[in-house]
Formats: sequence, structure tokens, C-alpha cells
Amino acid sequence: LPLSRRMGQKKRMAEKELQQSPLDTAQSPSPKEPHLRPASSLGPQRSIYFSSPKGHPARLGTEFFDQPAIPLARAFLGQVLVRRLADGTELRGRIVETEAYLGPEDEAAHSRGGRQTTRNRSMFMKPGTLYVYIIYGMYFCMNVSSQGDGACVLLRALEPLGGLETMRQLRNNLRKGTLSRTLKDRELCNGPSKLCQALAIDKSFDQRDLAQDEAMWLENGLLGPRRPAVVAAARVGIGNAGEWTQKPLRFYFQGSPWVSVVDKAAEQKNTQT
DNA sequence: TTGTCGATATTCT
DNA sequence: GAATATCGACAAA
Repeated sequence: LPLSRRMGQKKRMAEKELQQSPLDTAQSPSPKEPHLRPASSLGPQRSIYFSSPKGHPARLGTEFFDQPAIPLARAFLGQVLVRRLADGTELRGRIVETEAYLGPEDEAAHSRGGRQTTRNRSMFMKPGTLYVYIIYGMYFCMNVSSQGDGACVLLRALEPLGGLETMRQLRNNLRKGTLSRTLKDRELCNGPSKLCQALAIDKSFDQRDLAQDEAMWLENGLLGPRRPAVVAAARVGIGNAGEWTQKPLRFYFQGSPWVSVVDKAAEQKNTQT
């Protein structure tokens, strides 16, 4: 049997395992991730994970978003994004891939050079503010403002957890062309614009507050002490932004089948087996 | 499995 | 007029 074929089978098996039990294959947490400690270690009266302004018990509050873009991008991994539709349907997905955009000095950011326009105004608003914009004339991307002027985090992929059939419908309706083929689960949210379609997120969400909004919020993913390893890789689709093109500002759960783009070279560098 | 290409609107030059 | 933080169809291998 050719080696490539065998590797392919092994890879598929590993993915299947992850799909069935995403947390069992987890490795020990990185010491670089202080924001991911269990809530119990943060003291009883004021946990950043359970501040709950509007009655959602596990809702993450403003304190969670008030950290610099890189730690926030890492802290997003494993948390659960919840979208409540007008009819009450709740769509849920665990965040598995993000990108950090650092602000004026970041040549790949919309806020590079301190540019502030009508489009990117929400990048400069308080941490937790959504920055939703139209890309390539037909798709949306969803970002969350972080600490730091003009800094934010792009959400790139989710592991769908609930409301999958509604997501499939939304994706099919919004997709152009042949609307026949049934989308696989992994095709629902494995990309920044795909997750916006699946969760019915459009421009009307721009400038809303993820810590306060009624139609969408973030919940603690309760991943516990065992978490998947996090890969730091170059960002996707930013063209040539000089030295900023290669910087490892994209973060994803290693081995997750829900990630949009896998970077094998970065994984070698990161894990040092 | 990989590469190429068109769609399409807003922003910036 | 060019570029763009994308996606999906299709062809080739």
C-alpha cells in the first residue's frame, strides 16, 4: 500500500475520533494561556467567565473581551458562540479558529496606519464590539474588537453543536448557483463567511456588543484542564503585507476537522515532537 | 486532491 | 480603475 494512501486513512481515523469526542484527545494546556484557567481559580465573587448581564448563566461579559488581540484570539478557542434567531431557534458552535489583527502597526489590518473609516469604525470601539463587513462584494466576515486601538479578532471557523439543520438551510439559501447538493456538517462553518451564513450574521450586526446583545452571545466552552494543542500559523488571504504576511497570528485547535485551513509546516514548528 | 477562475460591492488610489 | 481578512464550481491529474 502506498505511504500516502495509508497516511490518508490514518488522518481520517484521527479526525473521526476527534469528531466523536473532541476533548478526549486533548493535550495539556500551554502555560502561555493564563486566560484559560478554570473559573474556579479566579476567585468566587467576580469571574470573568460568568458575569451575566442578561440572564444567560454562562455568558461571557465585557471583562473577557478586554484583553489584547493575541491573547483574546487564543481565549476565544473553545468558547461557544450562540445565535438566537427571531423565531427563538438557538444555533450553537464552538470556536476552533481565529485570527488576531493588531491595529495601526499591522499592515494586514483594515486599521493599518490608523485608518478610521465608516466601514471599520467598530474596530475602534470598546472591546466586545462586533465588526462585521462585506468582503468581495458578496460575503460577510465577523470580528470582535479587542483591547488596543483598532485591534480585533476574526472568527474563522466553528464546530457546529446545535441547530445544524437550520444552519444547512441558511447556507443553502444564501449560496448562489446550484442549490441542490446537501452540505456536509464540516462544510457548514469552516470559513469566516461560511459561519456568517450559517448563523445568519449580516451587516446589521456591525457595532453591536457581544457582551450585551440579545440575538448573539458567547458562552464558556467549559473545556477544563485538558485542551487540544493550539497551532499558531500565518493568516489567510491577506495578500502581501510585508513582514506581517508571515506572522503567526492565526490560531486553531490542532487536529480539529472543523478548521478552514490546515498549516502542516506551522504544526511541525509549534509542537516540536 | 490541487489549481484556476468568476461573482460582486465597497474602499481606497 | 484596482484591490479585497472568500467561496464554490469545474477541470486536470
